[in-house]
Amino acid sequence: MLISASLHLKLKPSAKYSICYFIKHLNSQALAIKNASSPNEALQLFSQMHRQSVPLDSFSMLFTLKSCTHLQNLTVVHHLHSHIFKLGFISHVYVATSLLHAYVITSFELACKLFDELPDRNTVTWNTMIKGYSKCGNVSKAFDVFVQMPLRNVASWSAMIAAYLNGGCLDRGLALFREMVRSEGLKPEQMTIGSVLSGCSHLGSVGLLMGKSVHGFIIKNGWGLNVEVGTVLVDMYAKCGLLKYAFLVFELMKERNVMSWTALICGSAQHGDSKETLLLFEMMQQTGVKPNEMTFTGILSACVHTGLVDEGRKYFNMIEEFGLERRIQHYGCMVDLLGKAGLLEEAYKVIRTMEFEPNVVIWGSFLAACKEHKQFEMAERVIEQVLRMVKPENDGGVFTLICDLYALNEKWDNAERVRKIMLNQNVRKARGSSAMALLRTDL
DNA sequence: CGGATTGGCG
Repeated sequence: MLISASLHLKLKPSAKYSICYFIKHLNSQALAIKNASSPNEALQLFSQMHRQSVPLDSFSMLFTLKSCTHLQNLTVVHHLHSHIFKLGFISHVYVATSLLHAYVITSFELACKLFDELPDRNTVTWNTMIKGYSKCGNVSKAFDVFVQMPLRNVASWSAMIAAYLNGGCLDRGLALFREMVRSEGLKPEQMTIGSVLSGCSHLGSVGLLMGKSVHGFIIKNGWGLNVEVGTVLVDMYAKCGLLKYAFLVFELMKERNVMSWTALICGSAQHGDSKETLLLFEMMQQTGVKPNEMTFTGILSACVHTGLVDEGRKYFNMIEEFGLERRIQHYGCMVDLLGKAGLLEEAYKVIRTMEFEPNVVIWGSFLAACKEHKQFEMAERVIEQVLRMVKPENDGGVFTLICDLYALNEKWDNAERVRKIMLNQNVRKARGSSAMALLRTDL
């Protein structure tokens, strides 16, 4: 209905400036963007508004930004930034924070630059920066922000604790958690427990020790096992490889939502038991819980694990049948699945037809499959394009892969060229994140 | 008429 209203507008430009139409149009457009079924649809509505010279309000801007964040496309962010700047929305804290978040996702360097230039910031803005530094592993900078910010809320503490845990500073993370509990006025909410436990999830056996102590903390404080806390516990135990405990906590929970089921599904997928994963998916639906995007990431990765190509295709199509958005991770799984099965042409087609810009992960698994199946011609279609987007200091693995592919096909000049880029930049393969090694650097 | 920012997944 809303869209038809705007189409109607297109047909009758004479009516465009009548006051009644103007107001109705303005409001309905913002809502239409909010309800858009995909980021591209939101963008289309946005540019339609712009083309028709409809004044953009902060809501249209916010909804567009929010919907495009998943695209992880720097060009789109730049485009929206220029609109925001021209319209003076850069001083609108909500809009500015949303834009900052979009930059944190795509290019943290530019996010820092924007943050310095912002005329107005609130707690959420500062929190976004803590998250950003945490994401790129700069714990001390994250702490600088945490100290510097004028006002801290529960989310700020959670973000900082998570930054410590993700950076491997376990004892400082735990100390901050205790300090937060002790300090007046701030009770850890689900979110804090959530970030503490999800931090533990990434740290393997050492994280498990800490996760258990937080679990004990929850029991000691008599907080009980509600859905939220139960779910993060299930997730933590599953990610740390203690699937037995994950099932145990899951059994104890009185109420279970999509997230609880999804944690278990992803855990068992990661564990390599695809039969059980798919069974859990059936059970979940039988209890009337509908899957979300992340559930499908788990299901698809289980298919990748066991090489279930037909099932993978089936579940991939199911995403839209459930009215869900396809995420870049879903495409990543499909490329991985098809590539490993040697169906490189189909994998290539998936990459070319998706609405996302392919990222390094996608190209990496495509090239790895090319190497595995000795399909050099297929690899050569994309290698130069990939070389242009990877950074030697971050994507050492992809460089090695490309070098191997050239060598495999006896293109020695090219292999040598890639090897030289790597040598000049002192490429190391991605830093191993053994929890023990991280702990040692901290002590 | 009102509608809103960070937080989860490799």
